[in-house]
Amino acid sequence: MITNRLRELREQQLRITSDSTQWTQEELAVRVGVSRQTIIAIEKGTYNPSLELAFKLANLFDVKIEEIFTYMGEANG
Amino acid sequence: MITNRLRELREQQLRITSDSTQWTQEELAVRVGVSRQTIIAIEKGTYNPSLELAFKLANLFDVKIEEIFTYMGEANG
DNA sequence: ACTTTACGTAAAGTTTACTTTACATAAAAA
DNA sequence: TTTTTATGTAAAGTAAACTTTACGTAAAGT
Repeated sequence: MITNRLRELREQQLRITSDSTQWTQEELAVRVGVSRQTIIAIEKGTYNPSLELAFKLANLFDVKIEEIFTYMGEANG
Repeated sequence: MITNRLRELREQQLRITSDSTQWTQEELAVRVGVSRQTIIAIEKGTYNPSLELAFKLANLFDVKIEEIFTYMGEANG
C-alpha cells in the first residue's frame, strides 16, 4: 500500500502562491500531462500513479518521490 | 522516458554476496513478489515498473528510488 | 553424456492506470 | 440571480503493467 500527500502539497501551493489558478486539479493535470480524473483518483487513493507520473509530480513540486509517496508495506490479505 | 540500473545493481550483489543463488532474476522476482518475466522486462526496459514495485526494489537494494530509476524527461514524438 | 540452473523470447490473458464523456453541487464572480 | 469555476462521482473504453505457459540456449554440476 502506498499513501500520498498530493492534495496536501497542492493545497500548500494554493496558499503560498496566491495565484490560485496555477494549482487547481485541472492545471496540475495539464502540467503533468494527464487528465483531471487521474489527479482526482490519485488524491483520493483510488489507484497509484505510474512511476513516470510519480516522477513528474515530484519534479513539479520540487521534491523527491519519497516526500510525496510513502510505501507502507504489503496490504493485508 | 525512465532508465534503470536494475541489472547493474543485481550483478553488483552477485559479486559481493558470493551466495549467488540469492540474486538471480528468479530469486529477485520472488522477493519483490512478481514473476521472473517482469524482472526480465524491466531490466531490458520493455516497460516501467509500477510505483509499488519500484519501492519494493529500492527497499530490497537499500537505496532510494532515484538511485535505481532516472526520469529522462518526455519521450520524443 | 545428461541434468539442472540461469537467462532469454514470444504470445495470450488479466489487472491496473489512465482517458473520455457526462452529469451533479457548492462557492465565487458577473 | 445567473454564470462560471473548482471539485466530485460514475461508467465505458483504451493502454500499460504484470501473469502464465511454453519453448530455446548456453554454462555448470553430476
